[in-house]
Amino acid sequence: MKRARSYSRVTKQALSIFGKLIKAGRLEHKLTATELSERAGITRRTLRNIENGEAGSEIGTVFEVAALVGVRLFDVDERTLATHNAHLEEKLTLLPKSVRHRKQEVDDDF
Amino acid sequence: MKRARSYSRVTKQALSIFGKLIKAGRLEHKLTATELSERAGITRRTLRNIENGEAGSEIGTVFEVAALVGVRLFDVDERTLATHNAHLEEKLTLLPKSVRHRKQEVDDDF
DNA sequence: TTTTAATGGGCCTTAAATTACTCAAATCAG
DNA sequence: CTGATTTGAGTAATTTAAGGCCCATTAAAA
Repeated sequence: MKRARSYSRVTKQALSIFGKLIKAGRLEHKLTATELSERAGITRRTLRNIENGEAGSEIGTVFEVAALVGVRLFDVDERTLATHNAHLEEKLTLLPKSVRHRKQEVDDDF
Repeated sequence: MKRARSYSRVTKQALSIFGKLIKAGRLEHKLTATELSERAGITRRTLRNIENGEAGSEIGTVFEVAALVGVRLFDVDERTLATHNAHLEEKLTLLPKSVRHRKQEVDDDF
């Protein structure tokens, strides 16, 4: 039950970038860490973890903070998000609902 | 210490999209939920939370799962991540290290 | 330069997420 | 269609992140 996660380099890089984007956004908006954390409803401590690119924070919290300082997710504006979502929804309905493996060996392309 | 967070619409949309991208990626790679969760070192339950766009999972875990099924963060490939990171690092050194508010009222553009 | 707000980090408590089962419903392969 | 696999869901126990406090250091403003 030990968790002791390890993260790939891509993940670490992405987290680091995300944190820096948020910090830069905060500074550009001239917000102190305390101010931003209060607006986000978290503590200064948690905000610092996020800005430092630590892996443990809740994704909802991180996205919320990002939105507060103008860091866009998926490089699209708010309106476009809904469109993307709908499109993905449709795509999912076209894909099989579950994955089944054949009895016979199938060449796994991994 | 009650948390009971609330999330903005943008955040919810982004989470929903992210979850769907991951699920679509998993299906396209023909991985079962169990298989992907094992590769990510999490339980099937946690994976479902992520695919359902719930806000509570750790961002590191979500990014890791995303990477496993080929969902790109920031729409860039792995090599470019390092470049982005370095560029941001430089940008941060140019910004003030801390934000100070003047005694006199300053017109807050918020 | 001086002042003092802002940041960084440690530590303990508490609430929430993850885990680890189990079972039912859905759905795909044969 | 049928059967076996996959997924969806609920619960309790465990692990962990967030909260909240403190103090030291840094750095922007006067």
